[in-house]
Amino acid sequence: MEGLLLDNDFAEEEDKPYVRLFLKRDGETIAALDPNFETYLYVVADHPNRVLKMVGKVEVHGLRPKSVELVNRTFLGKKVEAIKVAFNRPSDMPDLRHAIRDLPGVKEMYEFDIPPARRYLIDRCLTPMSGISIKGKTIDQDGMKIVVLDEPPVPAKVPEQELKIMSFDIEVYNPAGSPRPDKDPIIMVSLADNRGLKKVITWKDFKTGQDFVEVVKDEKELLERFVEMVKERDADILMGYNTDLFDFPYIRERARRLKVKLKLGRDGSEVLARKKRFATASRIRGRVHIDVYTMVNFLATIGHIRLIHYNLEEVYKYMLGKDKPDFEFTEFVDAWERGGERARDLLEYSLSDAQATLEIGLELLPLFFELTHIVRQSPFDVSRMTPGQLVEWLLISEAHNVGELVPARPVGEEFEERLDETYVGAYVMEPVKGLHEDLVVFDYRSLYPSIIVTHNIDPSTLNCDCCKPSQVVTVPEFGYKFCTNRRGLIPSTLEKIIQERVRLKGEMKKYKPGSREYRQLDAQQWALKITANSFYGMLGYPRARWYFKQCAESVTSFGRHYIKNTINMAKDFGFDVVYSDTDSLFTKLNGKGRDSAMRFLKQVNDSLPGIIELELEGFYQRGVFITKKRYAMIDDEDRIVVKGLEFVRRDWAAIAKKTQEAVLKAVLRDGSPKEAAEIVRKTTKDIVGGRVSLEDLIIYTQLTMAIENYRAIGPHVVAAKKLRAKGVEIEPGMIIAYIEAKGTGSISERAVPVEDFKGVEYDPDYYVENQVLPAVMRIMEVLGYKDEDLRYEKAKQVKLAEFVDDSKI
DNA sequence: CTTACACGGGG
DNA sequence: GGGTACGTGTAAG
Repeated sequence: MEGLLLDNDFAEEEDKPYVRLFLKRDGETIAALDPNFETYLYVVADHPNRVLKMVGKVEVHGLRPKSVELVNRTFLGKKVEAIKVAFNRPSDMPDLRHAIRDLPGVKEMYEFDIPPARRYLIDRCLTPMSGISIKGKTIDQDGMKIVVLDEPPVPAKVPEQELKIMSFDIEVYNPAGSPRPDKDPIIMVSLADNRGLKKVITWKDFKTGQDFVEVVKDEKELLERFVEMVKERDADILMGYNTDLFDFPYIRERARRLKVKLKLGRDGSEVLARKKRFATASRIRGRVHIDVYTMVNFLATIGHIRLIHYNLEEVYKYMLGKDKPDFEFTEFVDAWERGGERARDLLEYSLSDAQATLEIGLELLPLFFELTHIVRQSPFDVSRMTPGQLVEWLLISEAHNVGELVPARPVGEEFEERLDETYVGAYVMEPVKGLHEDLVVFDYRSLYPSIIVTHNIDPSTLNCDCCKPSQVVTVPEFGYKFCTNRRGLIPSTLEKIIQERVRLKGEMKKYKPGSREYRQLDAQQWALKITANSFYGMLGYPRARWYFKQCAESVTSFGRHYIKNTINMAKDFGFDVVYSDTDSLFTKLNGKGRDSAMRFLKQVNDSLPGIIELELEGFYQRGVFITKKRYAMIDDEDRIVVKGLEFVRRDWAAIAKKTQEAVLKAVLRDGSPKEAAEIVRKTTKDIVGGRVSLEDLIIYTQLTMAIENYRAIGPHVVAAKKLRAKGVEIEPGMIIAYIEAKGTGSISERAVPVEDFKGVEYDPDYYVENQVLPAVMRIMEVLGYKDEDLRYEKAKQVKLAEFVDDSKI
């Protein structure tokens, strides 16, 4: 039997452990159970034979190793004789491992920290989201085939399988600002899927006549109906936006209180909370829960999406180019209580959330499925990995295939020591501050990967004893040398990734952009690019298994060498370099025409070794450069890219956010700092003149602990105390909305809760000096303005005319 | 200056 | 599977 491998997990039933594989075939789901899998670790010891005998006799609470054997492996390229210790079940490992560690002669232990389901995929060479072939006894159970395997599964080609992809979203009653899962009910669940489903389930009948609305009796029934719908639509993939952090934890708590069993699993199991660092990822057996936000966030951290905010609305607008209806969360309660037109809007909004999540998810899934193929771990795990983890799991798999032992994750002292090790990073040029027009941006195509491959950078090749000094390239500034005879695990794995990408790029030329084949190949090459670009980061990440400081610093050293050379070449060519960061170069064309950029590119590339190559990133009409890492540019399509200015958050008043946004637009779209300055002056004038609506002055800050526990009494704490004094119940998690009032004393003392603000005067000074000006000054000061030029003060405006001649810009 | 606390996504 | 988020900003003290 063959099918697409969707997911795998590890489970134990009546003390019998097994690995389970979920397969899809022609719309049918198959669960394949494999009781035959290995759980093991490696021991490296001074006298392997003597230690082997001792390990074989270890016993803890009646548990003993299943088997011990001597095997030949390598560690960081060097041959080692290792003791492979196998266990009867994964749960036997922790106690026995500690007992083995304490045996005399034991030097190191490896691969004890690889979870069974992942170990299984690696050892069996299976790739999720690909075909596999299985053999075994079949039992039918509730529409799902269960196969008990009597042979190991093997990779196989299967025709493309259509997956049922569903998204959902919840709306929650939130009278306290932040919803409290112990009190506030879920009022709506919206659903959408790739087969046309559009539904909102709610438990108040607003009689809006919207055909997608289904009314149930109460919240309990709403949750039951949600579970029923997921089963009915038979979702293979269940998506949401920020569901790991919000929706699932909330649903779980409500379900617990209402005594609803969240049996979303294909085997009838409940949603599992898998602890993952600070968050909890929810796992559904047999279905893949994908949090679209984690995918978006991943792309944001690697710089493939750059937005000011990564909320659903903005991400949807950026990725799909469409607007979705907005609904302020502060208005939920009112809409729910009063019904009518607002309830109608809320239902519409709820559906649009599920729909937008579905559309974004459908855009991103192909990429993450390709990452799954590369890394060879489940899409559930891969969609939640950091770039460093992607590389790590790929290397673990590659290491296994070549008999290389996997370094353990660093813990305790080893990790702490790494934190103290620092090394010089990339070269970042101090920008030529101010507004620049007619820009061309160049960047090195995968600079760090190219360096790693070209110079064979790997812990096993560092300062080898087999090469003559004259044969090897020396790392600039350090004098390290890397072997030229044998390939290291890291460069050889990376080289395969890069070569495959080159092949796919060639393949893509055979197809029309936009065609199915083209898009598939594009996702593949993109996933390879992301993976390749993550190798360097991993080398320098203290938590990584393959962390090697000398390798990481060699990469950056070579990087600085290449980019500085390029800057000098650009200057010689006649371009003004306004900024450079790591592998990129921002230059002014100086009226030379865009074709000159191509000539420069060729000149540089002719001078570069190996696979290191400079590329043209794009042309920009205008850009404002503020400091290192802080700039904004606008391209030919009027798209604004902003870097490093993202400090507009909810604990800033709306007036500050709005003014900053308007200033950037004026500067970039219209090229007019004068107009921007006018916007700021008008705003400060409005603030001083009391013409700003209170709405725009509210600052929202969350109470993160009980009010008594605060040692630092910030404004929101004072405002919360004032609320409590008049009988409002105050608890952690509440968002306190306050306004700064005019008067004497610290900012904290003058914080007044919004609901008490009637008849009070706000503090114009605070809003000008601590809100609006800080938000816009970073931009304005590089354009030649001083803060006194931007405050509303008639005398200063006259002075401004002398100080800045904006007419020239 | 150091220390404390909050931001993000979600509602 | 996991003892542990993270990088960065403001205000209080």
